[in-house]
Amino acid sequence: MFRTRFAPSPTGYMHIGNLRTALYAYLIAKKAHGTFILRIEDTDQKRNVPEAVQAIYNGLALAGIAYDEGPDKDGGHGPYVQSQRKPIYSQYAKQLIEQGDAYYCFCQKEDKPEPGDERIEGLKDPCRDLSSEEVQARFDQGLQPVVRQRIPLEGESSFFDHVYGDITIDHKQLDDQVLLKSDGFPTYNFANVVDDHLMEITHVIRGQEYLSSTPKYNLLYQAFGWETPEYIHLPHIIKEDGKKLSKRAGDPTFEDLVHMGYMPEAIVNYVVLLGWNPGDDRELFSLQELIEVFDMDRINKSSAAFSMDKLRWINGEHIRALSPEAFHETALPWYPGSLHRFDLKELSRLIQIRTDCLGDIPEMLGFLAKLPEYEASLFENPKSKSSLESSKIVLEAVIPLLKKQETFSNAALFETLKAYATESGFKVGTTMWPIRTALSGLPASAGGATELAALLGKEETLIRLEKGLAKLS
RNA sequence: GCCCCUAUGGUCUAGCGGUUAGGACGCAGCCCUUUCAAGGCUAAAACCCGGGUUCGAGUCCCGGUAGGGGCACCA
Repeated sequence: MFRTRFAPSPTGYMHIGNLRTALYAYLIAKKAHGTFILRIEDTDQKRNVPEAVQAIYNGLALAGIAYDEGPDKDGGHGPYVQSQRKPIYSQYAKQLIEQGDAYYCFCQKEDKPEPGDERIEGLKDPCRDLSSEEVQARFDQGLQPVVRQRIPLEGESSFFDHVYGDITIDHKQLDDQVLLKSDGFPTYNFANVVDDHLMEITHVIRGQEYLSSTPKYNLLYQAFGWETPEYIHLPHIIKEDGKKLSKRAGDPTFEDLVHMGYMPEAIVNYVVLLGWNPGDDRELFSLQELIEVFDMDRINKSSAAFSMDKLRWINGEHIRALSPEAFHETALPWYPGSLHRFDLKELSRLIQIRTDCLGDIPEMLGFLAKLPEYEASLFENPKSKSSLESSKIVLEAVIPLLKKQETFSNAALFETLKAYATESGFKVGTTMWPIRTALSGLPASAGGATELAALLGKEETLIRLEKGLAKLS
């Protein structure tokens, strides 16, 4: 039985890297019909953001990732919030001390050498070999110790990682890390081992930054006589310029992207592809499909750059795949109020195929509510063989025609205008271009001449056509 | 400083000793077309460098280089 967990610290938002980690952990569990668990790692009392747990719930819900066990969903392995598990950690720390696998350390932070400090070579923690009397004496002085893991001085540790393969690290590289802080809270380094074991996690999925400390965790598992889990360390997601993604630098979080108009399903689809591929050419997946096709042994080792361009394309593909009804519902919240007089359903029909990002909708449709200022030169377009002259002739001829037009439907309008084109000798494109241009005031619009005319209605169509003609006179 | 990891077009990637190095995004062009899209077609664009091993190396080994990560009472 697979049991995986997503164990974020509550920082207040879900960044892209976190989303992918959650996703992979979820997919690995679900692929195996296993259990996916949410655990909150809030052991750093200095860093806790009060409302942040809610942000995690929201983020996961938005992504469609449902957990089987979590703080608000007991599965018999709780509590699922580390700050509520404090007694558990001290109990296990005590066991380690009794076994000699950990020790009390009374040093102050300043006593420790910095990385790069030459003294660090072969330097042992002075508290490592304190006798029980010496320890007691320090306790009697009222000193608050930390508990440190006693790493063997000799030897090396190896483990297998599903992404990176076999990793070996010399014990000399491992420091006697703090297990319990002086405030009694565990460090991540300790809590993750105890909790993963107690919660019966079978597969640990986390960022690559933990790769080199994994041997320390394995030593802990061994000291307790516990079975080590399988490891899946994930490469980082970076930016196209090679820098790392950071909220501070203005890089969007998952929630930001949703607010920008990217659909959660599309973001999920894109993010899962950052460091994984199905082994064939498929790129478009629903969450459900991902569960079926995901394979942890196909995760890449190298970091991947987040591309807005590709996200945009995938988002467009997801939008186009929607039924017209579903798209309409999705698009509705993005319509500006100024469009209320229009047939919104028809608008949705027109823009669906052209929409890559929902956030583009207001801009795409703005011209309907208010004709933009434009230059007469817009009527010149070599592709449709339109010139200032031809446009003027067409508009002059077409205005009276449309005045007489009774049914302002797309089909009827097209029939009328096409008939004019045939009769006048102008190409259909040459006829339509000036009309479309005058109706939109834009070089490109969501909809052709007759579609726009039908949408705008007879009155507004004629007003705009006259305005266009005025620019040409 | 020490240790770990990574390296295929601009980007995401396939490859797992013998391929004209495949696909996708983006970019350019063409077709289609009532503008723009969408769709279709075409093009340009890559194995970090140097040594080995081998009949043969993007693929295996070693060494560089470059990038990332770790060495916290942060996770």
